[in-house]
Amino acid sequence: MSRELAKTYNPKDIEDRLYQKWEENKYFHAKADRSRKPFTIVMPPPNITGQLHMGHALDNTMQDILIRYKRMQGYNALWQPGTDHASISTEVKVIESLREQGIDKNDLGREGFLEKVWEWREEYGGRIIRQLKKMGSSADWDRERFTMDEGCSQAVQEVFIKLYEKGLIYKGSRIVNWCPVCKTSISDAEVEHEEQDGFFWHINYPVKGEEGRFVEIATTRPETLLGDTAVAVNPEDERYQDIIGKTLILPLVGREIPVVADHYVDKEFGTGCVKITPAHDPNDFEVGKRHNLPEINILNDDATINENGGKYQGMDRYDAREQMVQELKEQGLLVKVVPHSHNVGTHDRCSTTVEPMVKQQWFVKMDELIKPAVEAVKNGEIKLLPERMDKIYFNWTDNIRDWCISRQLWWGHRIPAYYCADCGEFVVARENPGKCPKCGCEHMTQEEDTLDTWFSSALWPFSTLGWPNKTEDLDYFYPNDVLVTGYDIIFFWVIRMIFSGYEQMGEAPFHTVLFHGLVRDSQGRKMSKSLGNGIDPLEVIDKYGADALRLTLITGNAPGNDMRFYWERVESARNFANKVWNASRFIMMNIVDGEMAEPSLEEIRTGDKWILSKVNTLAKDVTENMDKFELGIAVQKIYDFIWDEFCDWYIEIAKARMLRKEEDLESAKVAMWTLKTVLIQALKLLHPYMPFITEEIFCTLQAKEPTIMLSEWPAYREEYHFPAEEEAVEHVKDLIKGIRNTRAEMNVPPSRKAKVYIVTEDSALQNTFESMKSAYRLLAGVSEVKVQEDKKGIGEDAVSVVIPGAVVYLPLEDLVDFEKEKERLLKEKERLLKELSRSKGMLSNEKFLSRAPEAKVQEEREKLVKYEQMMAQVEERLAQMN
RNA sequence: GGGAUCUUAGCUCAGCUGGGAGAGCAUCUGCCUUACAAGCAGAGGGUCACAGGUUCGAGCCCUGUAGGUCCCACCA
Repeated sequence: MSRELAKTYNPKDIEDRLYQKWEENKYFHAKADRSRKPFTIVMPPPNITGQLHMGHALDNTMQDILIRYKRMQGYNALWQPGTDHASISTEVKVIESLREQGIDKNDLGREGFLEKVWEWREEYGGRIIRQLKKMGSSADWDRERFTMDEGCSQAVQEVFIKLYEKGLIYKGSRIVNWCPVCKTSISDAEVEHEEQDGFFWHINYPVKGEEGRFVEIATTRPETLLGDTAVAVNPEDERYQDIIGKTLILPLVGREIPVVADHYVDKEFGTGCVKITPAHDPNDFEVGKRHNLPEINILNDDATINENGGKYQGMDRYDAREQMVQELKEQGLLVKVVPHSHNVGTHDRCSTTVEPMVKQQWFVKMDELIKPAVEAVKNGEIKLLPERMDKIYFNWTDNIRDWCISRQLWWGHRIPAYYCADCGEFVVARENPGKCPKCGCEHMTQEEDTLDTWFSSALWPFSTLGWPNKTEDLDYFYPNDVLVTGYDIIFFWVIRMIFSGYEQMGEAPFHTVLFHGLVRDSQGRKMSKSLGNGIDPLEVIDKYGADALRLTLITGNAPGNDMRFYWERVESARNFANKVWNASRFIMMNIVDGEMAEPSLEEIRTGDKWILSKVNTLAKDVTENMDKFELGIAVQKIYDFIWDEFCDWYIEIAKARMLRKEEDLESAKVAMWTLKTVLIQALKLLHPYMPFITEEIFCTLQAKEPTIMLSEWPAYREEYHFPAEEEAVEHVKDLIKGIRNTRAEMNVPPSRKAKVYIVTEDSALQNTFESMKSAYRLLAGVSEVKVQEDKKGIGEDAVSVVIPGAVVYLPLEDLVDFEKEKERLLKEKERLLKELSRSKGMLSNEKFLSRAPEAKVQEEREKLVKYEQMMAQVEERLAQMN
């Protein structure tokens, strides 16, 4: 009836083929449908410069698991994919590649350069998408979007104009972070602070008209002296009361600057006197505003000294520093140089030290916009997982500053503002107004600057669904449900999506954000190109398969924590896949009767009921865990069930019955039905995690359904809950383990089958042990079993194994080593003694009896009875031996 | 300076709302038992960083200490 599974599990033989099948059948495609409930995840758009790395692999595995799970549960599941233009990264990459060809960006001009970038995107933009498909990602590729496609660009323009008209976007001369290498402003979020060893240069500024009197300042950036327009002291600092309001002569420059009093100055730090450089320091900028100080910009865009730097003009900032310090020293104005480590801001893309500079830039006013975003997380409308992310979130929102959104780059959304070349007037409009509204001339040109790349990604949850147009998709799929991303872009992206969602759509973009950590190398270091320690997910897939990679990434890690990558772990994940594969092969080899009807409850045996009950509970637990986004815990349970319970126990029990087909055909048939039924349940539960192997097996195993990915998620069924049978099989397992242990300790060769007597007065247990007799031979190397209520016919020299509720005797005659046997029993006695004292201790504690829950107390009482029974058996046996 | 997080078996890590310490890998022993040696059966190995506290009961909750990692922050 069905095809056969290949003899060995080889992911390469199945993965690409199955993915192609899924795509051809449009299984990933979601269409708005009012009769069904939607479930939406928007994919964090990978950069078009990107190459799949472990972070993407983890991120997309998690999303795919959730999407596949919800899809199987019957949701209309949309996973919206796309790519990001990544303005600065892409621009830098293209500039580099052009440079290799000997071409300079500026020679091409704006249009020419952009043409090259679009060519780049054509070539590389789809690469990462192809790689994501290798992971098994079931995103709706028919809906693939790009942050600079027509729709997204329209959304960007619309949002910009709306915010501008509301007064939430403004243009202003403000201090911004400037990257001298990329030659653009960057936002606060893009600045990384790193501790660097530097110096504190103490410099004397002469007081005007008072020969020999100086004010000593300390600075870490002496070259900014060129832009000083004041020195500040704390108004309450007794030391400097008399110089407030006096004039100083700026060394090397000769400019006269005032001494001002400002509370910003910390009396305790440095000399208590601070040089004020409003154009190149954010604090000084504020001080300057308060005291009406001039702003003197001393730097060119590449951080060389500009014309305001006098004779230092043209020098690099660090060369100028060196020379100025030397000259100050020569003039006797350098008091001392003290080593001092301080934080330096660097650009996260290129690691260049940023220079704060006063520039005309565009900003988004944040104080009002952020409010609903703060409220949403506070009141639980949006849940961040793990919860500790709340603090990181609020830490940022509480200290939020206006967002600098303009970039001096070409690749990106050009700001929709138009300037009059004649009078300087500007307007923000959807298109060039042609005429200047002020002077009436026709010399209007568009703003050269483009927008921060995150401006467009902030709109991603709704721009991808058609906004600003009122589309059916938007109406149906928005808000999204879950966002999955790394905690490293909480500020860049998550917060901005949230406030954008509220501002533009009036509601949250999603209700849950699931954060994951970083994938690190085996030594815990970040994977990076410069270290060369990155592991290519494609190489992992090539060697072990996508399923193994997915399982590796999702297990052995608490939510939101970083994880280390080990090849050994991939190998063990692959081994699990192999286990599933072989178990399935075994089952298929035995099923020859075609489709089997479901047996009646009376026909189903104890062992069958046990595993059916187990898989039933598993379905319930896994569903609960997945609903709580505990993906790692869920798959661990599936793994344990399949390997330990199903393969190591049930299949062996069933195997025994199938080997006795001639004697008991009915039993064999029910076992086969159970094997198939349980396997299918397990495969379904596993499918979101390991989509390829489960699909291949499912489709080979049955012909009714064309794919597992649209099959029904297993639900808990009350009629398949069998607590009595579960307990019975636990007894059988205890029995078998007891025999195995004893045999191993007695060095009984596996080839030697033993006869076994099971002695118990409990008639229910007798029935259990009787009914599962067939399993013992295979599972414990037993040749013959006798279940009886007393020790009749058992020789004194038989080895005994005490298990809960029964004693098992193995007459091993010649093999018995009495010393060893005694030793074993004494060890067992010791163990029981410990258990008894613990149990008795608890039960004699009145407080435990009165305060612990009744069920707990009862449980403990039962344990005590059990242990006492076992103890009596062990002691009886020991007495016999003496 | 503020905050987060980690410290559990030789290694890497789980341990969900407090109720008898787990997994994978590694080590040791015995098995090619006709699904699987990418496997099977067994074994050894942990005062859960340290010190207090709360509780009938703490790996889990609280306080403090030590060490590691990370984030945020305008002390010139």
